[in-house]
Amino acid sequence: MEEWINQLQRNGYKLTRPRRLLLEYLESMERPFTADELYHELSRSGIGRATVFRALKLFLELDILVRVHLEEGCQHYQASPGFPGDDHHHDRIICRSCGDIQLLDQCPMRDDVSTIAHRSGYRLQGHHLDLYGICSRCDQKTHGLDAEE
Amino acid sequence: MEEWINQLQRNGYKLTRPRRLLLEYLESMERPFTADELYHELSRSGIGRATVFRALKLFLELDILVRVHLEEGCQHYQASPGFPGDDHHHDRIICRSCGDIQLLDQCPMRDDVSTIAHRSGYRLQGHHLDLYGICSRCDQKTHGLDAEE
DNA sequence: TTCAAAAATGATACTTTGTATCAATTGGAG
DNA sequence: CTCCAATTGATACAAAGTATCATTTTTGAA
Repeated sequence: MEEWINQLQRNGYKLTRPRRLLLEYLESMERPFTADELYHELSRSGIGRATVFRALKLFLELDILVRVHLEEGCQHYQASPGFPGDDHHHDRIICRSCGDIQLLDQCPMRDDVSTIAHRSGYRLQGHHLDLYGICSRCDQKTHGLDAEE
Repeated sequence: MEEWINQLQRNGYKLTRPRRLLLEYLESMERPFTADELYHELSRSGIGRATVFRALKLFLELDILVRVHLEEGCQHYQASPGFPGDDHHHDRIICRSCGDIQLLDQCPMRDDVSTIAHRSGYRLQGHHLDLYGICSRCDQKTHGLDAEE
């Protein structure tokens, strides 16, 4: 939160009431959310739709937010896993059932990436790894339907 | 192409003129494209906008297409790298300058994935890895601006 | 072949997601 | 405190995608 506010001001953006409220919401939201959710939540405080979208865009640029990419589309956003300027490097594990997102603290790509870069002739800037599956909680729930009771 | 048509019919979908034209276009397009591009290209053959979107959705489900996820959004589609039913496993390396996409033939995640799954308690179903960088062609062009001429 | 049923299509209207415009407001440097 | 650029909210718009429905096509059986 403090970090985010610094990140804003360091880049010459003002800390306004709407932005503060948005950041507070971000901090409290662990799960991915849509722009619309965000708007409906904050419109009660008088924040306009345009402002929400403007802030989303800004926060993405400042690495305060990241998009959550699902096969259905990417209308979901989430507070950025790493701290700002984190080299655009997001490794996550996502539950297809409940939407839970775990961040991978240790990047599984460490050695491989440079090898790949070399072979492909690319100058790599970052990567984005999403693992998809079912979290243990959901897994148990599903099995419960058959086995239990 | 043959494979795609089988994939359609195997799942009980009809091979219609619009779908054939769409598949032909897909086959010829190596780069990612937007729905709008596709529509404008094919509207001359009398294919309607709704049909294009319907087909995109269907082709995604059938793994004939995949979305290309960029930080700006994911309005781009591309013919699926693997053959259908490929376990939802897409590893790519994408040029942020020209949009070129190389497919990684060998998955760099082989061992790591199972380790991660175990630690996280997830039952993994698939993953999606995008590496971002600048391809050698674009890299040379950029350097050319300074050095050359 | 022909034919009928189901699936698919194209036109249209609509929803959702996001952007541009612009007058009114506000944060924060001095 | 004051002022000015940055920001805001309202509104209108654009782009991306979906729902509806009457009409057309595909396909499989007679």
